[in-house]
Amino acid sequence: MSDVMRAHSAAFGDMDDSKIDILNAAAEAFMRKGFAAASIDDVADILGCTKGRIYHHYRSKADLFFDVHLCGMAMDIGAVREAMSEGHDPLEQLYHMAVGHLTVIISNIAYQRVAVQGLEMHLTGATTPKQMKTLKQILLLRDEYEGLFASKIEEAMAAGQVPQQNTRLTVKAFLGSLNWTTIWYRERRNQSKEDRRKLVYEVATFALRGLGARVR
Amino acid sequence: MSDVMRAHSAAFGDMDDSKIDILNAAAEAFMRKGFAAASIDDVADILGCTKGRIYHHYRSKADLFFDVHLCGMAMDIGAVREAMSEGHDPLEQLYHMAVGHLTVIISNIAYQRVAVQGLEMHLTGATTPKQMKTLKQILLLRDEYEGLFASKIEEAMAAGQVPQQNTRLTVKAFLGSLNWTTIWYRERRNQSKEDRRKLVYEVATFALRGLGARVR
DNA sequence: CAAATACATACTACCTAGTAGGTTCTTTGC
DNA sequence: GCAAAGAACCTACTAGGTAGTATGTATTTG
Repeated sequence: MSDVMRAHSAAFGDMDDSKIDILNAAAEAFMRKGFAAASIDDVADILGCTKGRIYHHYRSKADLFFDVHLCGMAMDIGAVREAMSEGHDPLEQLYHMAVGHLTVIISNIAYQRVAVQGLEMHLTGATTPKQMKTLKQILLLRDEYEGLFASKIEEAMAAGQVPQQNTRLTVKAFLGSLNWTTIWYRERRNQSKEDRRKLVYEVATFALRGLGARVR
Repeated sequence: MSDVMRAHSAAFGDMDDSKIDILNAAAEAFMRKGFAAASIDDVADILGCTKGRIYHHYRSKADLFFDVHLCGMAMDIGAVREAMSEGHDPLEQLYHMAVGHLTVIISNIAYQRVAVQGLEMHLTGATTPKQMKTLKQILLLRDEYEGLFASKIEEAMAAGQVPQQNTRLTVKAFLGSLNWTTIWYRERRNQSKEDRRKLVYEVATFALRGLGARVR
């Protein structure tokens, strides 16, 4: 279990280390090949074990995927909830929320890419009846997450910090500029802490400005 | 062949109608299930034919996917190149480019979602040596496309219409807010022309503002 | 020491990409 | 106007890969 993971251990609930290792390997495999193309054996290979271990902890590939997705979202919500109280006005708080989200993304790129994959899957409706419960849970978390940003944007509108606009559409564009990072971001060898800070700052600033806020 | 498709027929080059029908069905199937999960039989079912027809026109599933991807990108580039000359200054032109891109997205959601899928795939490097040539072609188109926006953003910076900033990062956030539409947008029954216009306007405005431009 | 936990091994059943060869329709050369 | 050639499919098949299961084994725990 890496330090990065430990830092977000709240997202893993009460799992033991063995299960967390499985989740990390699954996130890696799903990121590399996608849900459909990644096999359970791929996950096992990353761990240097066999299927047996995975099926001992998870009933199906979909269940494993859902768990990765859930943990990814839990990381986001944790970071954003924490950031919501930083700053003295809605706009400052939105900035910290965006920074929190981006930081989670570049620190846990595998989980975050899987979460985006899951987003795309729900819409296609490709699941068995039994997994519906977990699906609802995920959609609920997603709505909650989007709601955090939406309500804060409306606070900023009410405070006159940003112009009046359609919140439903704006929050999509706002999160889009942040989430698109999961698509293009790659971990690089020569990437300094300063580079990452710059990335987070630049993208978060873009998102804030997108709302019509006067930034710096 | 639908009217919408005919409107972007330039993207299809000199294909005959039968091949275009296959492409449309493939775009639909790949959108619904993703590249890995969608089978050639799925595509054939949509057309009401058998595999034979598809393999008569395409050597492999990957080739078919690449062609959908290429057409999707060709639609984008066509619309954006056209929009580049509308408007009297860089900022106005950027607005028209964003509107063009968004219009293509919501008019050809299947092709555009496939293009995004393809984007995610290259990064994982999941192809045979022979397909490398097509892959290079796609990456070239993608760079060209991003370059259109990047250079226009730099023009706006030089003209003092937007503040100085890191173009490489900003263009990602800019295109992210637009491209994210492919993830959440759904065609709805009760969706009026006005609704779509509103969507395009709102998201394009967000992107322009994200650059730091004073919009309206 | 019994029972449960945490795996590994060895299968099966199914699905799907790709192929081989046949059939029908259309074009072309004369 | 017609035969030959090729284009545009369809049918029937194979080979390979993968999700999931059944069963065995070692290690821990009560």
